[in-house]
Amino acid sequence: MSEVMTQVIAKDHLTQIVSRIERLEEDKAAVAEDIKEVYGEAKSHGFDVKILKQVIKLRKMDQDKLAEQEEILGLYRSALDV
Amino acid sequence: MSEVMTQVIAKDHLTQIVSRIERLEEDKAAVAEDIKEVYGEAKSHGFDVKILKQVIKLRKMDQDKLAEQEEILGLYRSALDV
Amino acid sequence: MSEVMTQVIAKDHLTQIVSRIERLEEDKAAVAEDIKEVYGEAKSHGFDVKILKQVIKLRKMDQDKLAEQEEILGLYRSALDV
Amino acid sequence: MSEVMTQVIAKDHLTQIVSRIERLEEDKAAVAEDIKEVYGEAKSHGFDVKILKQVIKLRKMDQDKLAEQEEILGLYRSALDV
DNA sequence: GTGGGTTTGTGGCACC
DNA sequence: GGTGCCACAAACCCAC
Repeated sequence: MSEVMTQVIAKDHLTQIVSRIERLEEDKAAVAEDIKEVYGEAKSHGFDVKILKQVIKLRKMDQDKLAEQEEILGLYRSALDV
Repeated sequence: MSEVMTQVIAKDHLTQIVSRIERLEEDKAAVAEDIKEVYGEAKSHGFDVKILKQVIKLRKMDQDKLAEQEEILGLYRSALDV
Repeated sequence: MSEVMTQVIAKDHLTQIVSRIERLEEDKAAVAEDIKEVYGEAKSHGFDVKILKQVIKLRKMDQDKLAEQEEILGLYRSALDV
Repeated sequence: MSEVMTQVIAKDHLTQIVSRIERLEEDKAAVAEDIKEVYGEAKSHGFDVKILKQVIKLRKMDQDKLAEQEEILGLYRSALDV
């Protein structure tokens, strides 16, 4: 395949990759927006947003600890071929 | 409505809010994961991830700058009552 | 060197570090104050602070973008071993 | 004074203001850089940067409480003409 | 384990 | 006063 041909393909591929990522980042931004809205709604119902965030962070941390335990278990299991 | 009733509703409401947010954060994490995968795929096709990220960042800066300019134009307009 | 001696030195060192940082943060706050004053002065001369800030932001974005482009150019160069 | 003349003066003034602010922001960035360096140095001497930051934040908070007290005192004094 | 980049959280500020 | 916004600071995560 010619050098030029390869470059064209690479360019198309690059364009495709960039588009996909940008599309996904839009999605991410949209979700972030949704989250903000929920917080706003909560605030309007008298909840303290800062506290809310802390609570959610704690809940997440606990889950992470759990995930960590499971990961360690997974390591043991794979090491022991169980 | 009784104090207890109010508390129950608040508790339900709080639970609901937290659930909604956690659900949305899962979505966000999933999208972030997708993005990472696209980068990984690109890397496996020989693209330089760091450069890719820079390119996407530059494109985003362009968009942001455009938005800023529109914003500033709007400000001038309102300042001049046009 | 004794444990106590080490602790004393560490304490002195820590004190010194904290002092240096706090001094620098004062400097930073002072500069921030100066900036605020300049905006205030500008406002009193009839300039629209919000627009001013937008302008300065745009100029900074230009600079940042330039820096990004140089960065990306450098990345390409190193990628191509030029 | 002619309209054009006024505009020229305003333009000069604007340029001056923008320059002053940009200069000050550079100063601020430089100080921020210094702070970062001190943290880096501290880290290389075995100090925990995260803890350091917390300590400094606490010390700052206390000073703010103090400042608040003094401010209230100032309000009383001015109210009482002392 | 160190640095860089990204993302999140927090405080300040201006406007309503 | 309270609300949304913006900028700074901190935490996190990955890659080297």
